[in-house]
Amino acid sequence: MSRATETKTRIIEQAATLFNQKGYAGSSMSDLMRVTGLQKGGIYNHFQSKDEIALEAFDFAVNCMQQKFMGALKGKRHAVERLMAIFSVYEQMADDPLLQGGCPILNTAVESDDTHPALRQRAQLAMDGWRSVIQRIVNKGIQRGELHSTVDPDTVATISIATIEGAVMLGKLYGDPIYVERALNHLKNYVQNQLATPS
Amino acid sequence: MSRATETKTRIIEQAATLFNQKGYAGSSMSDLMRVTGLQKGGIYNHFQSKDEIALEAFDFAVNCMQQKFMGALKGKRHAVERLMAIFSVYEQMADDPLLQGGCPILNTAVESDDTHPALRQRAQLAMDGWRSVIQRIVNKGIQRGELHSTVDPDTVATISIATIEGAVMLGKLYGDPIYVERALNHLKNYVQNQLATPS
DNA sequence: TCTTAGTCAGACCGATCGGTTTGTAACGTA
DNA sequence: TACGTTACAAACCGATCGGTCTGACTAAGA
Repeated sequence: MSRATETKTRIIEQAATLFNQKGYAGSSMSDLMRVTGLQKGGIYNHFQSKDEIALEAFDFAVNCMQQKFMGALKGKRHAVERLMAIFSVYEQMADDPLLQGGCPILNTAVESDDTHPALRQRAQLAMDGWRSVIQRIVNKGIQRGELHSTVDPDTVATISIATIEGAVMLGKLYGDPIYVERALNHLKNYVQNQLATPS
Repeated sequence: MSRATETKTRIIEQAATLFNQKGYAGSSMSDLMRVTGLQKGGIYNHFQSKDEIALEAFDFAVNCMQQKFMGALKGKRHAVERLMAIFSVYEQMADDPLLQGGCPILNTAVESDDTHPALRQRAQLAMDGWRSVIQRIVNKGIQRGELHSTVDPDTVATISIATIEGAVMLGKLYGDPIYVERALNHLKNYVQNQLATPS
């Protein structure tokens, strides 16, 4: 990796953390100068605008999360097992957050929906990807007879994501992991009792 | 109501809508001047700082929601009926939002958790109130034998709020009421099948 | 080793930020 | 109708905003 690419990557990583904590509007270029240790020229040499940094930082954050989930899914085949693996990633993240400031998709969705179309679209795309991961797991589970054929993949994705994201919000608001814990227990129950076929 | 109080109330109402859409950091005093039609002097005559406006605007927004819920609960006695009444308020709000920009508690919680302690505390208090409404309903339901005695009020509140708030976020992100609809169906099912005693 | 392209610091820009001050017009009261 | 109060407009403040530009230094290729 060339020196330029190295610096650019470093900026993106640190910007991701900054924006994820203070939001896009709440973070200034001065803040970014502080966390990167660079001056204006050093930053604008690699990016055209604050906007561009925000978009790339968001993509980076989402990519981080995706890799975490892909890692957790590796080797797991059974749909129930795969859904549980996803839930357990959130359990881990309560203790050891891989990105300060909570879920970047949640944060960005809430901030951008009325203010920043470009960022909102990225959030939509990220959420699409996230939903389709769950939908594919459910679809395959139905094909294999692991889940009831009456289950709607879209609904499962909605319920799972909504419950988790809502709980993440509560957890951050109170600074207490109990909310995510309760939500995950509820979801595990939901999967076992309402979705899974008796094995 | 004196002229001063009238003006102040008007500012708070319009600030509530503004902040709820663009966030605290994303809204400037110029924005507030625009939506109120007042100049700086006209606004700062009634408030000491932007902060003070934000706090009062948030309280106003929360109060609006509370009244809506209290109205929906009036006359309903059975715990299941009362929980359903709460859910149906969200159904209505998908069509006719009483406050532009979605749920103020969600928005404020997500924005303030890493940036604005005073606002965060207000969000916590609002959420406390919101949770205890549900907890009281569940507690009373258990006493009356309407809900299983094994049900944990705290958990029910967490699950309900997390699921709804997460779905509200999805709904706003996509501009589609289907997500809230699915979440509410799931919650209704949860209440009927897992919490309620056979009547 | 010399050259050169590329990296970054730092001064600078106009616009806008949150907030203050002052003048004035409209108000309620008598 | 006269007077004291106050609600508001508008000019103004220093600080900071996002962004530009120039020049010096640096690292890599010939």
